[in-house]
Amino acid sequence: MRSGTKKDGNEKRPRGRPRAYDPETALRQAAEVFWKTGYSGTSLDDISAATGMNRPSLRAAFGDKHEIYVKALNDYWELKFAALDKAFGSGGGLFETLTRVYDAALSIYFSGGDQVLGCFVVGTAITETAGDPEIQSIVAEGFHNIDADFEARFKLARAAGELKQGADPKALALLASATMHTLAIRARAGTSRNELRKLAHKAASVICG
Amino acid sequence: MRSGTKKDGNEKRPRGRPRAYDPETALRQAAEVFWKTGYSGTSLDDISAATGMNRPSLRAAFGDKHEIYVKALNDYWELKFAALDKAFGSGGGLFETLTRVYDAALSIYFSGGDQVLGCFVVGTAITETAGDPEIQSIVAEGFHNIDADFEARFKLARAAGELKQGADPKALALLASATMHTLAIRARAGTSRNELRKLAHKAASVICG
DNA sequence: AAGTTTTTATGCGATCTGGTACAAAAAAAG
DNA sequence: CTTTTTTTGTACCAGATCGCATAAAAACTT
Repeated sequence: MRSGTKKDGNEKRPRGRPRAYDPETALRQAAEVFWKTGYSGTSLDDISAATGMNRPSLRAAFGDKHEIYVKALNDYWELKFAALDKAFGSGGGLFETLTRVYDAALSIYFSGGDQVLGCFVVGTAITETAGDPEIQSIVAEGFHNIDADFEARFKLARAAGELKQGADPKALALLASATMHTLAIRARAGTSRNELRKLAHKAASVICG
Repeated sequence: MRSGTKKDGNEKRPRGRPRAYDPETALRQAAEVFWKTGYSGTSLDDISAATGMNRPSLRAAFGDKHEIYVKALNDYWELKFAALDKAFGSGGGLFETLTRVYDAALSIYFSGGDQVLGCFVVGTAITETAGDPEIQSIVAEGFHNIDADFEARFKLARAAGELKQGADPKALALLASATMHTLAIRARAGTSRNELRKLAHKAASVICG
């Protein structure tokens, strides 16, 4: 962790020809293409065009197509977890927290410049999970993390009296995750951001009782 | 409707060489391959191998790759709607109906022989919706239908006193659809059928209040 | 200035992919 | 039996796709 996140400036230059690109931005650009056209629908030439790197440089930097995709997928989870952690950790009541979480998710789902791309995982990785155990386990682990985040928050809410004592935090967490999944799916299927915000609002209302 | 669903036997034979395949089963076999490897991940050779038809015959029967996929997609919606209609229309209380609906969905999601493929729409079409308006509208319309089915059932339940008068049928319908979406996603991501049944049970419990 | 190291850039080869042209096959019709 | 009609099966084409081999470029080292 924390090896090249910020440019140090006073770092000793490596020996050979300097890179003509920034690995982080290049990977982000590659992820953008995958996000739009999916894993199988994206060629190395597409990635090459999006990053400005030629194929041999791509390979040297990130490995083959599958490795690039896995790196992009992990990056996406990191981005999403960071956004959710912030949304979960900003205080406020249960309903407020839920709507903040869903707004954070929608911000990502609608972050594509012109097009709406939804969730990278739901929109592209789910297709690959059948037939790709590595991607499947990365996806499953991410879902598990989010389920756990929701469950912890509902336990807290029950302890704080925001939910009735009989409430089942695990059941509510599954519904909360389900709501996020339906947002992800519907965003890519063309539902507007405003409608999805209303949808999230209604769902949160029911979940909070 | 009802033109060639069942073999009539006493039908006049067409003029030329008879087909060596049954169009319906061939399309179902093609859909199976798409279901497993997605639209872009499936080649015409894959479909050719799965159906036993060669590419020219495929084209003559169903059109190009995109047309084949759209036909498979529409077929899937028909299959799913039929299953859901049956589950919705078999009487019983609200909770019973919901669990029957989710069981029907799971039966489809786990219908792949060896592998679990989840929902054809969520598992393959969602990826294509970005960049393919035709697929996007087919998907969106299907979701809308299911939302409406759920809403109608919740309205009925509220009128019958199964829900408190203040319940919002539309909000509940969105959560019910969200539950189906999360089942579809998680099935493909590797969650077992038993766990998903329990998940659906918990979700239905919360939704029914 | 010459050598070393690392990256970039071009290009080649093998395979895959989608589509189609064309001949052979299988049936009914005359 | 010949003709007509429709489907099948083989083969081919053009372009995409991926990986790699190899040369050129750009930096540091001595």
